[in-house]
Amino acid sequence: MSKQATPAPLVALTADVPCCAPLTQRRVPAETAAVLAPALKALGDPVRLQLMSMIASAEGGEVCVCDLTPAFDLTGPTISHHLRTLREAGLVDAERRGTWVYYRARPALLRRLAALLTVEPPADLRT
Amino acid sequence: MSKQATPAPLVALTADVPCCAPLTQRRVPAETAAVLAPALKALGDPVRLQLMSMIASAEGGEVCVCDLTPAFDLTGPTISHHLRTLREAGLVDAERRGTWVYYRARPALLRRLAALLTVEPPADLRT
DNA sequence: CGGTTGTCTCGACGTCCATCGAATCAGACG
DNA sequence: CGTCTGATTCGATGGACGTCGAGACAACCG
Repeated sequence: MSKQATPAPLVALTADVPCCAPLTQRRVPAETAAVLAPALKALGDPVRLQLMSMIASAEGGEVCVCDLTPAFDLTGPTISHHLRTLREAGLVDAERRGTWVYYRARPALLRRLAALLTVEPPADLRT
Repeated sequence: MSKQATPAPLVALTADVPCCAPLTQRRVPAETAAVLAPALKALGDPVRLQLMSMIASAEGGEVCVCDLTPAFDLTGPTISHHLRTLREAGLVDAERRGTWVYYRARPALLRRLAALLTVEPPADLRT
C-alpha cells in the first residue's frame, strides 16, 4: 500500500450536519462540534495556517511542495507532516504529477468554518 | 457610548496586525499567523467550541458557569480549564458577580477569524 | 541500469494538553 | 464567626503533538 495523497477525508463532504448556523446564533450541537473542531485544530498552528494560506491563495489554484518547503525554517518531513494533517482534515487535496506533488484547497470546509465564526455586524446597519 | 476621540488604544490583545485579509486572497504573514493560530487552536476542541457557542449565543449576552458545567460530562475543574483557555485566547471575558462567575463573548477576534477564513463566493461579484 | 532529486514514512524524543481528585479561594448566609 | 456553595488553582498522569534524522519510495535522466 504505497498509495496515499488522498486518505479519504471522511468528514469533509458528508455534510448532513446542520450546515452553517453561526456560533453566535444558536448553540452548536455536539456532533457539529465534533466535526468542525478538528478542522479548526488543523488550522490552529502557525505553520499550517500559513501553508493553508499559501495553497488557497496560489495563482493556478495549486502549489508544488517544492515551493512550500523552502518558505519555512523546517525540514522536509515536518512540512510533509503538516500537509498530511491538513489533508486528513479535509482542507486540502494532493496530486502527484511526475516528480512533484501539488496541493490545492478544498473550499467547502473553509466555507463552513467561516460561516460558523460569522458574527453579525455590530448593529450599525441592522435591527 | 459615543466613541469619539478616545485617546487610549481600545484594543489590547488584537493589537495592530494587518487586519483581515482572507486566507484565500493573499498569503498570511508569519506574524498574523502567530497571532491568529492560537485563537483557532483554542476553538479546535469540541468542548471549547461548544462552550464558545453557548457563551456567544446566550440570551443576555452572558452565561453563568453554573449553567455551562452541567451541559458536559466533565468535572468542574476541566470546564474551568477550558474557559481559561478561551479567556487567554481573547475570545471570552469573565466577570464575578457575587457567588457566580459570568462569561461573555468578545466578538472582535471572532470577526477576524471569520474574515480570515472567508472564501469568496465561487462565481463573480468581482470584475 | 545506476544516480539524482523530490516527497513521504518511520521511529524517536521532548513538550504540550485534556482530564481528574484534592485543596484553595471568594462570597453568601445563618 | 462558622459553614456552605460555586469556581478556580494545584499536582499528577496518560496521551497527543511538533520536530528531527534516517531510510524508503517515486520519477526523471544520463
